[in-house]
Amino acid sequence: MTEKALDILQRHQLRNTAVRRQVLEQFLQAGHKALSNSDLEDALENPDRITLYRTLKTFEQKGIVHQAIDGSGTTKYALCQDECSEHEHHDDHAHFHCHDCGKTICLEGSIKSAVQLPEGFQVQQKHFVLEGTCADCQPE
Amino acid sequence: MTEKALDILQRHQLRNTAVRRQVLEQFLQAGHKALSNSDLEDALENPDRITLYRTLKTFEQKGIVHQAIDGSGTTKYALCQDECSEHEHHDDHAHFHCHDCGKTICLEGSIKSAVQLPEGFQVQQKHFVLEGTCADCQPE
DNA sequence: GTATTTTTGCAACAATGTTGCATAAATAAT
DNA sequence: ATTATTTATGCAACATTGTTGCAAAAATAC
Repeated sequence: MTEKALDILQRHQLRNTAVRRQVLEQFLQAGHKALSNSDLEDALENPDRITLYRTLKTFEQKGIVHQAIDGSGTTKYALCQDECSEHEHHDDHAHFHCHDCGKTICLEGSIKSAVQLPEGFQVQQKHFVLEGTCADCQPE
Repeated sequence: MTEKALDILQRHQLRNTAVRRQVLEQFLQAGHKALSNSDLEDALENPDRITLYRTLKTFEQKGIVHQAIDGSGTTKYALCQDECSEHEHHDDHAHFHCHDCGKTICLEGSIKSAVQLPEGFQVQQKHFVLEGTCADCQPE
């Protein structure tokens, strides 16, 4: 499994360090689930939160992860599935945020909107955030 | 102009206090622009940030303002145009966030999406965030 | 195996979010 | 109007997150 992490690091010309491998493992395990800095702090053994913070920034910059905007206030990241290149994230991300357990996951599918943009405004990225309760938090 | 603010307070059964009036004035002036706690701290004279924080929470709860999710990390609020009732915000908000000046504004128009929601997930609110540069920050 | 580059871990600090509590202010009751 | 009651304010205090600088440690290059 670490092969996959190693491969990602190599492909993005990042040094193979313990922290980076561990963080990547977490993301690979998480699948569509987005992870915050503190999620990683909880998951790893002796994490230094500043290192994690910088690791995430590096990964984002390299196009390994993308920010999962969910309105929760804390920054979360999720694995980019279709390889995003450096500084060129595939935009138009949709995320679901469960305001019960706080979980955020990436959704498939594209966004189309009939929103009126004032003149002179230039759009670079679109985020679609769905809020509600996830399957696990459903009251039967 | 304060009449409008007073009217809003009365309609929502909120006590008419100096802070609330001032905050409402700011929102009425701001129009479609969303305001953060620190925006209000800058705009008012002797603001207590905790009071502002609580004022905003109260206003949100009463349906006077709604959170303008923009991925900026800080919570911003904007006036609800069509009266939202308590705990029943009119969902489906679209916001534009300028990552140059940081400004966030409410957009008109509705959102439709072709996003695939996993089974068992229940959506309560939708947010659509457009990121880019606003008219003021456009390079000529 | 050594030199060079990059990453890590720590200190330190800023901004924001949040709660408890005594005082002050606003409304209700007399 | 005055007092009683309810609610809001302002302060202290603290948690969390975001962020930068720097020396030591680790990873790659030579």
